[in-house]
Amino acid sequence: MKTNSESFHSILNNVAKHITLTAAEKKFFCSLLRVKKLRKRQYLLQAGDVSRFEQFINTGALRAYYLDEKGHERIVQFGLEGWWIGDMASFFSGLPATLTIEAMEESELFQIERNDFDVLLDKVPKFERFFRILLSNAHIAHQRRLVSHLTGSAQERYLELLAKYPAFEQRIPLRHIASYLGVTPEFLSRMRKRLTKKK
Amino acid sequence: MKTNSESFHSILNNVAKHITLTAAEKKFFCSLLRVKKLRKRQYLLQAGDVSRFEQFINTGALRAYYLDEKGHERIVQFGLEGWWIGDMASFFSGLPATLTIEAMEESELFQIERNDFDVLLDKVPKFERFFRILLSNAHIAHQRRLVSHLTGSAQERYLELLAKYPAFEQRIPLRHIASYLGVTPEFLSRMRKRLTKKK
DNA sequence: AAATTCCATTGATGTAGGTCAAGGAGATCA
DNA sequence: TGATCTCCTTGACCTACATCAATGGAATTT
Repeated sequence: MKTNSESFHSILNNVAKHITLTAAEKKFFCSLLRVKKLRKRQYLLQAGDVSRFEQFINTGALRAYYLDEKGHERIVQFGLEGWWIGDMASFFSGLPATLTIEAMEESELFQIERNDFDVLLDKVPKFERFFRILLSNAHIAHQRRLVSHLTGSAQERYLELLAKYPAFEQRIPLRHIASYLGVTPEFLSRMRKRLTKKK
Repeated sequence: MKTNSESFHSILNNVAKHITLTAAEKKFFCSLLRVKKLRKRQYLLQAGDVSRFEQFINTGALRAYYLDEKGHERIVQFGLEGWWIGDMASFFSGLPATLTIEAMEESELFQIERNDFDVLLDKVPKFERFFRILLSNAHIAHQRRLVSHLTGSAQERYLELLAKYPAFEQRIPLRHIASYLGVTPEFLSRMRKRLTKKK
């Protein structure tokens, strides 16, 4: 665990988006965090294990996916610097996780453990609000994504994704983007070709 | 507002699934509820309005949907007796709702108003836990549904839906089920034909 | 009871996206 | 240095699902 306060800059900024903390509260919050480093391809969480942590991504890139019956990965979320990632269901319920989370690049995370989380909410109730907003945002994001699957074509979804996160195109391998969009790598490859031709 | 305690039986049962209340707390909780009756086709909430209530369905059936750019309805949730329904995002944030919610049958709901909701959480903190579980369950349900769109065929999704909620087949009109599944009514009609033939 | 509207069904045809198989370019390793 | 592996691309063919148009029955209005 680091004590260098500078390193928590990013997570404090993130929290400050929704609630305002005193200096003492910031210090307390940071004291509950632990730093976790992951190598490329390393698991943060495997389906079946209980997720004891929620985490904030300081640097790096991760992906969270389900495995379907045929063993295919279905990516439900990417995570980059400044995002929270975890299996909230498992974290809150204590039941085994259904998601697997894996680093796509070398990454550095800040983790908060389940017990410390309860302590935090107890001592600084503002965090109730913070995490409810986080959960509610995640909920809305899923709802929107579901609708874009009900409504639009794969190409529309791909363009939406690129518009929202232009960095993805360079940074995230094709097959992972395909899995996120719900198409085969072959089809995404063709789509890209079609799109570059049109220019 | 009703005071007949018998009528709140269903919602108290629902709450009891996750937290245990004293008699006094039950009474207090019920005192914050108001009864809302809806005719068939009546709106509970229209996109653009702020959702001031969350609601529990005592009797009846509702549907919650987005309108896409072309004006098509995309159903994201059904609600039957014993379920909660609302636009949580709008309820918590105070921003305009993105969902429209409409009664498919004559329905009776119990509503809790946003201010009363805060009072409730303040006086009976157990409800923090209750609503976090609710939100987290909704989140998981959406995640699963998203995955079933990424993974499976419309027929698989239809069969899953029927397996989970056999009542839907008789009770909910074909075009609404089609919208929920993300297919055209024509295609769902053909699917049903195919499925009945197979028997 | 007729008129009107809404809705499920069916047919004909078109298209987005899947599957399978092969080849090639970059990494990683011996 | 070549050998193996992983990943992207491309081609040929197939299928799930959409679109459009027509029909008839059920429900709602007059």
